[in-house]
Amino acid sequence: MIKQQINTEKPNKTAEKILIAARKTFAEYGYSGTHVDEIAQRAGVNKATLYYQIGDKDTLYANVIHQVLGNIAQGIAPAVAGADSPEEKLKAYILFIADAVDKNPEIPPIMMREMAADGAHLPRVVVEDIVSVLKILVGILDEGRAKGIFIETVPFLIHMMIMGTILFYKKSSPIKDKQVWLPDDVKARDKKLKGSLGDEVAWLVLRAIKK
Amino acid sequence: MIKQQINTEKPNKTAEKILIAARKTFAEYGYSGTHVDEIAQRAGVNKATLYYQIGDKDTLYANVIHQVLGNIAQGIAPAVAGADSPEEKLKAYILFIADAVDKNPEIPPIMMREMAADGAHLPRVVVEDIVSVLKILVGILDEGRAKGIFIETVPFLIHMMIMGTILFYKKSSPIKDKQVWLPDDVKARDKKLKGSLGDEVAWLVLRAIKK
DNA sequence: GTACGGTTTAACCATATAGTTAAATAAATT
DNA sequence: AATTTATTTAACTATATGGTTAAACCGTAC
Repeated sequence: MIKQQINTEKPNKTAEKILIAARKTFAEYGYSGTHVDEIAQRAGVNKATLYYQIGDKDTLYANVIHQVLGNIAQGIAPAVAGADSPEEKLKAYILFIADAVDKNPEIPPIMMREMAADGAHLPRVVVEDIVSVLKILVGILDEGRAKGIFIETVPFLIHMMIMGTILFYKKSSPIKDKQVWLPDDVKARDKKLKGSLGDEVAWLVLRAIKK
Repeated sequence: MIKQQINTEKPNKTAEKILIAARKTFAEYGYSGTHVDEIAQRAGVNKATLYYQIGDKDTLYANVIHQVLGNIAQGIAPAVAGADSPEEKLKAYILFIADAVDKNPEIPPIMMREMAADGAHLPRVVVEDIVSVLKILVGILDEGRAKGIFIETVPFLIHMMIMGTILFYKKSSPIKDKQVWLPDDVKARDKKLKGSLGDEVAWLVLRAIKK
């Protein structure tokens, strides 16, 4: 994968349009399922413009994935630092992720496909981002256990529980709501969440790991 | 259960060889990323044979996905029925899923990609399978709540928590273990699971939803 | 207005890939 | 053994798709 970032100093309206179209298209169809022609068409731009402005399909994808997944890593550390107790920190951690996913609906499909592909297309920058997020969680769980608030857990499993729950729920609840195939008796039993998804997940995870 | 015999001894089971190769290839590269030629090559068979024996790419994929995802729905009801209390039933439910995923490593990537694609390629049979699994969980949670054992929950969220945790963990732990990019201090904090993944997830989920 | 540099475009190219066909081969049937 | 049927194969086709090119376009400085 060729990594090449576009010039963020000089904001380019055409490049912006292309990246937005690319983000949507990659999220919808995945890397292999996405056709460069469709990105160009959605962006309302000639294909050659796309190559002139950003580069080939790989570069396009690298930009999108960096833009989409980089956000979480950027903001999560300060968000967590604002809290005092391990409980509050974990809550802030989960709320931040849920909020980021809420604001970027492209995160779930893109992350799921990347995981399915063993991160084959992930640029190193993004991998480092992901690791930094995981490290923050490890810190929180560690502190909580040291203070006798949390039980002993396997951080990686807790991380997967948080991410898995949020991404799966976010991605599938619109389908569930729209689709006809879900029988009414199941739908009836399935109330809406009381609070936000982040609140609900934080509440469940805290119940699971608090002493 | 899926027969995982790679049978080069029996030259007659051409279709079997093809389906096994298809399953692996689709799991690895997804629908769009998979080339029919590669399946044929992996199966050690001419491409035309593949079309003669099974059909086009879509048919091939439908077969694979039915074979892979249908299993869970087949066995989970009897597995759960064997248990008495809601707690035991939920445990049996989670253990069965974890076990199925354990035996079929193709489940995580295929399900993740299907979710990412909003189930675009899912045949109706498979959708019905998935719904039937969800209905069993709803029944368990319902009974547990009626008996005052479980707190009130949103079944769909619990389902996503169980599936998300198991699939994400299963899919990413081999990467985590092998990859160099995970820093040692994170690895050090991250012990192996005490029991099986199913045990661990069941334990966490039960902690989360028990009164 | 015109010459120039950056930007966009239609048309084009090379290759990859899903799917087909007619012939060869193996298996079954008589 | 001869004939028919089922299965496999190499070669081929049509199309899709990532990527390129040379020309046109457009704003700006002179």
